[in-house]
Amino acid sequence: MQFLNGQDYIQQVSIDCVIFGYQKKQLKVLVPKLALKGDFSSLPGGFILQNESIDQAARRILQARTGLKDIYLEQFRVFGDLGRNNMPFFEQIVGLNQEQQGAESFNRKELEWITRRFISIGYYALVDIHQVVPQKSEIDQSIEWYTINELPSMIMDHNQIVDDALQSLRLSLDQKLIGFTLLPEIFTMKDLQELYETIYDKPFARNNFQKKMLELDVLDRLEKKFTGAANKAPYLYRFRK
Amino acid sequence: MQFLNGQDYIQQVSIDCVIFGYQKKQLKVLVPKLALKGDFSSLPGGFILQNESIDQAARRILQARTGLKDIYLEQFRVFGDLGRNNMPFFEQIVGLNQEQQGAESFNRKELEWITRRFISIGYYALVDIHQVVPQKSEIDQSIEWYTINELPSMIMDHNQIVDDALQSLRLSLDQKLIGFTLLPEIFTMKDLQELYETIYDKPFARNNFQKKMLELDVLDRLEKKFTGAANKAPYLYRFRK
DNA sequence: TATTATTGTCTAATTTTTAGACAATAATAT
DNA sequence: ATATTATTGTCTAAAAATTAGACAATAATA
Repeated sequence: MQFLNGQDYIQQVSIDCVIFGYQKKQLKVLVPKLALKGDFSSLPGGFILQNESIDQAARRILQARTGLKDIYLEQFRVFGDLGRNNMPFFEQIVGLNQEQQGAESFNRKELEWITRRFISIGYYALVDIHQVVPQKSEIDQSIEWYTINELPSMIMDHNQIVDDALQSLRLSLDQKLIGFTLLPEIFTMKDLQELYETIYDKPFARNNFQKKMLELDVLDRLEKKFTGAANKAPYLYRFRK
Repeated sequence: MQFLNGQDYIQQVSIDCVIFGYQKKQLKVLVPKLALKGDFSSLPGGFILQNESIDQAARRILQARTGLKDIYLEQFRVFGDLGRNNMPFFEQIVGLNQEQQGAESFNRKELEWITRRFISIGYYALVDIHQVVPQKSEIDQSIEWYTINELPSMIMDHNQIVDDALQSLRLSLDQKLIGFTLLPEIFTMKDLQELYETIYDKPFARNNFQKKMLELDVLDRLEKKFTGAANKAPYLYRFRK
């Protein structure tokens, strides 16, 4: 972990990203598991270089994990309580990984750096899950999409951060036209409705939902989608950029 | 400025507070002017001690400037662009205050500290302006309430921060019951309506505004207010805590 | 050609918002 | 005392928006 040295990064400030995806009527979050004994999961995150803005830092972190360059991104909250540090986490690691590579791979200075109190800027990202090729970082054992109701227990307050992100997402969804960023470019009205129902965790009336979406005047109606099912074929739509 | 030394504070993170008050149908912001040649104004701000949460830091800063302990407080955004530093500001100061006390009162180390890039957490506060006794800090020449449309030009992006704060305030106002915190404890329906009209900068229909507020079921109706005016006396109301 | 599941859209019912009206009232003027 | 004035409290109708119900259109299969 030699990348943590010195003053390249702003001290004691981190970025944590809640990466939302959507698949099979489920809202998902991309979560890596650390390559250490003991099943530690942690939101994708990182630090801010001295010569990049916080938004740039978030994009860099997101690109590293998703491979995507243009991502819908929203800063939603800063987490700055006392006791936001990795000390308990590293103590556990040291205990569990006595003769492993994990704890030893940190030198003393790095350990001091990473176990100090951190203020974390929370971002959420909305991605088309099909475009993402999840990428482990060098400290990850794996990285996976988890359904939002089946998230693993994560370090520090990361589970709380996801809850906050979802709340912010719901608040913004009907003010800004951001829902589409979770879908493939082309979708049916039913796809869109199911997405909304998933995010808000409640049903919408089909007729009125459709009317409302069309009244927004941001959807282009394309050709029909013939699936081979024994029923009327729905139109495909695309968000007008 | 010996309080800036060492590691007592989190490095490169600041807090900037937009303190909103309301008086005579005008929304006001409390802004200090720095005790330096050249009319420099700057939002009330400060830094975060290692052993306090960011909210505690904001409360400490607010209490120092307003004298008030319990203040409605909302964290609304982080400002983290590149180039957010006090360098240009200090260069001006040094130029203007050659043989003054200003620039000389910083030692080399402090100057280095304060002129680095900063990430700033924006808070806005809502106060009953009549309860506030504005207090200068040791670096202020004066501190004053400014009508929001007549704010002085402030250093860095502080004018932008106020704009963002107002936008956030408007968004929250009809979701949360926070408007009352800008009024004295007891007020008439007209007072309340004028407050809303000031914040949103648009008129509301009197009859419907009153109905809506009463339907919220958070106001206690008290006795009438007899002003001596030749007309029907309005009821006084109090927000039910 | 009938059947089935689903979609697109129309309309009525209901609720909410907006606008208008007017009586009540506390002082002042006559 | 009584009329006048400015403002407040509240009612109701009109308009708009939301919700719910209905049904025809359609693409496959039986």
